[in-house]
Amino acid sequence: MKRTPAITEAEWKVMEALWSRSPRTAQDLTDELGPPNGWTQATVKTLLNRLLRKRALKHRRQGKAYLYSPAVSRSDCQAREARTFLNRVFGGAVSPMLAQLVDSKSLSPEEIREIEKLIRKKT
Amino acid sequence: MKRTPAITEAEWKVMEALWSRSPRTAQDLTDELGPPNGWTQATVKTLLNRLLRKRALKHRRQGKAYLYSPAVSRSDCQAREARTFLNRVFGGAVSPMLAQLVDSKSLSPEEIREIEKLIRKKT
DNA sequence: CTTCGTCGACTACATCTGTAATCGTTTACA
DNA sequence: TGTAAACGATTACAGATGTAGTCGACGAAG
Repeated sequence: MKRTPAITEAEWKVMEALWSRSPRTAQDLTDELGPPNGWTQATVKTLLNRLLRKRALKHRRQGKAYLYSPAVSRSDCQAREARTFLNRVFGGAVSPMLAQLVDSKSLSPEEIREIEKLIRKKT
Repeated sequence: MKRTPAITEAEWKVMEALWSRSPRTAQDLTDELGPPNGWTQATVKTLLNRLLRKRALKHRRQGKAYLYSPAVSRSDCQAREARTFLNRVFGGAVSPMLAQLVDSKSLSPEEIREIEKLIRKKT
């Protein structure tokens, strides 16, 4: 469970792409992320550099380009974001959030079953 | 389930104070929120005005000051934030988040029992 | 009436975030 | 061997966010 930096929404998309497959070049990432997000390669490169600066990524040179890979794990980042979010919005606890989701019917029956399974396994 | 505006971290603290007790004056809120957050009254007033502009609050005049109250419910805002967060970080589903929290041992036994109870009630 | 404190309105400003252009260098091809 | 394409580095810039100062009006106190 490593210390992870805060990752913004746009940056998160870049991280997801790299968690799914890495190492990759900026070009490669632009091909994948540009169209769905409406980003130019300039935008992708800015995001890559910001993520490098906050040490969420590392890179190594390959010829004239760089190959980027994550320097922090997805689950560490998820854990960090989850804690931050729960603190902000639900006073730090999970069950109020679940209660909220249950009440607002934002949970599909399959999700409820999933959760049930998870919890059963845990107890 | 109303449409709610996005509420930032600092703003969220103001909303919490007003969800807990309202209507209240800016002075009153400054007394409560200033010390723990290191905010001056100017800061609190800026946040109040931003929340008014995005229609998360309403106010009515009382003498020379205003009385502020929430214009959106806490649970609606929580639901909105939860959806946004889950989409960003967990691909929109709750169970991966729970799984993550379970794995990273961020859940106390009491929390697990809470969740169990919730789910049992739902099924 | 004058003065002083209080309140909201308006303004300020640094940092972060999203999005991108430009510039200088390298490289591969003509 | 010159030149266009491809890279990274640097710079730009608007809007959001956190934090706060200032100003003018107004009401209370003398």
